[in-house]
Amino acid sequence: MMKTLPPINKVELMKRANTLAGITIQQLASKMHVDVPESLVHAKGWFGNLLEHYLGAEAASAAKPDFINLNIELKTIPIDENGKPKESTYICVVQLDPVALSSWDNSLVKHKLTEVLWIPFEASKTIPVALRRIGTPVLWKPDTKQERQLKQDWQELCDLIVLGEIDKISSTMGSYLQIRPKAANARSLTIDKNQSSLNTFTLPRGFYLRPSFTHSIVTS
DNA sequence: GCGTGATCATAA
DNA sequence: TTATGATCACGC
Repeated sequence: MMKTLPPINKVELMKRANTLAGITIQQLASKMHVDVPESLVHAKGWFGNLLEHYLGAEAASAAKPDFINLNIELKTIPIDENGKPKESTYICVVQLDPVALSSWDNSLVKHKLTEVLWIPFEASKTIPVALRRIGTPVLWKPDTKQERQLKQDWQELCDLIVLGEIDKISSTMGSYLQIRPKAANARSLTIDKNQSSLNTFTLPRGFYLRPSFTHSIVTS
């Protein structure tokens, strides 16, 4: 696939992002000289990766913001026929380590959400993938109220984990953030360092943003 | 397995 | 219809 150099600054990034507004996934794929998959069943992250290449994201699979120098994270957001996000948004892995969960200010979630470039796109099943249109990009930073709630959700969830009570966490907890499985399959295991006994394994999980929250971001 | 990119599929 | 729990792909 074609590669693009990283954007030098925020203006350059937004200039590139704005070239996407209104074009179809097919048009973007053609620019990048790649084929559009018929279905996303076996290509779930395909569109996100395509955008990373087009916009010049650097971090790849590292645990860093996509645009390292700008401290900006890139997120695609699938929009349904009613204009609402179709899916929750994955943020990052839940580190099952009391040290990593000791403070919001040092948390992966806070760092990932420092500043996010949202790229909305049509995701209705009735539209062939290639014909789905890309929307207007939204550059977002959490405002004071949003960060307060994110922190509260994070704290509530992490308190339970650090107490060794991860099994009490339900995906219904948290108003903006939630914790759900994030694994190859339901048999995946990772060590939970919050447990008093050594080598206690549990299902790997991730932090996600609820669609109701991302809806308020993308429509504002 | 871990962390990235996410969406799928079905129970409720 | 919606959200939870499960899953797909990739580099390392």
